Amino acid sequence: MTRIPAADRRSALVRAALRVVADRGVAQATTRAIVAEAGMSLASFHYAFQSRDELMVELIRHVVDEEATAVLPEAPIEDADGRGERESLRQILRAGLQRYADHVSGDPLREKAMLELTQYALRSPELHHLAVAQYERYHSLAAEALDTAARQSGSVWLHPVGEVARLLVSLTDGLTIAWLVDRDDSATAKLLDVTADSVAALGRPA
Amino acid sequence: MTRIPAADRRSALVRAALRVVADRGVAQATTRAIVAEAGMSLASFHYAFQSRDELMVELIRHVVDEEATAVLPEAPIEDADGRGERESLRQILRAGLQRYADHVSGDPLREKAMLELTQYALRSPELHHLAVAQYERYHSLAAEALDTAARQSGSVWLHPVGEVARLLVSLTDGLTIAWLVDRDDSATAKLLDVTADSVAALGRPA
DNA sequence: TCAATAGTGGGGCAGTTGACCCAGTGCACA
DNA sequence: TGTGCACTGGGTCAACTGCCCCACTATTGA
Repeated sequence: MTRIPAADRRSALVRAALRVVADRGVAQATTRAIVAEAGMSLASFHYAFQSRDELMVELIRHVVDEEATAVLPEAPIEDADGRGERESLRQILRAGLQRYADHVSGDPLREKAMLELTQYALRSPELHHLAVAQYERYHSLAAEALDTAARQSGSVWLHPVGEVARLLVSLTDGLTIAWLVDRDDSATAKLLDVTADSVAALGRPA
Repeated sequence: MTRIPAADRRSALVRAALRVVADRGVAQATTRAIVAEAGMSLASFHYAFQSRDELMVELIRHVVDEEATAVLPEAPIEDADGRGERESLRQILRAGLQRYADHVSGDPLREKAMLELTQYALRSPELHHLAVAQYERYHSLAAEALDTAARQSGSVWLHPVGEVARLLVSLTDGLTIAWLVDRDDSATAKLLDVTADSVAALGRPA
């Protein structure tokens, strides 16, 4: 009988739930499945959480937080003094897209889980705002990355960066789904090339 | 006791199931809910279908077929003799994107259902190939539309049209999700502008 | 006209689900 | 050291799920 503070159990259960959702899907993420994954008893679950729904809220919050930090830190490091080689906007975009694609293919199940959780949130009035917050964060992250890319390449965007950001997020979402469906790596690689071209066309040298 | 041939019941059940999935989600599409929606008894369900899974297969097949015919017929009619006004590639793309966006906002629940069903298929080994077929069809539909757009505007694509098609499908998928999440019509309108610009940049006058 | 058959309906079954209860147990703090 | 309480485990519950059974009935076609 290992005694664990309720707060610790909460986070352990959230992590276990994420594994279950990734491996088997939201529908199979029953309290029992989660509890088994975490190696706990059912009672511990309901001691830590009032209900399964409460866990789901926490789970979505958790993945949103993680996703935000997962892609961002790998963003290109900006030259402090600007004396380094200047990459073209297209090159920077292409590299960023590659990082994202690697992130996805590095853990496909996680990405599948993210999409499922978004859909799940979209079905529940109480959770909908979490999905909205998730996408607001995506958009601002993308805007930030695009700002950096423009600065690094000495370019300016021909549209408000927020609009380009929405384009970028839509693109990454879409290519994620397409890849999850057909796992066509070579098609995706070419898609990244095309994407970099088309997005880069939205900027011009300053 | 209205007697209905099993084949008719099958399609009635499939249509009822689609309504239930759209309104309440895949998880709530229980045999009882579907049967209630169709106004039948539970026994009729299992007379028409061996199992719920069999219905889901049929349902996915059905929506894939429908989706294909839903967007295509609205595609721009090509000038038979080519003497008409030539629209720019960008204009044609923008108009096509608008049609798609209208299609989505015209029936948001349907689109949500499509996405959920794709995810559902992605979770089942037996259904996965249906999702693959679905996206193959999307891609070829997009390629066809892009070909037409290029011809109509007297342009050529700088990349193989299949690659641009994958970009277009990714884009539409992504913007659908974003809109389903935040329902931001003005952001979407601007996104369509930006998208048309960036995709049009992948073509040049022939 | 009358059997064979396609289709119907209600009741029921076993398995799974989320949630709960409560007697017990180890830990922290006095 | 002891006492209060956070925490545990196992058993239980009602609701819901997909599926099945079987007596019954309308329809068909010989």
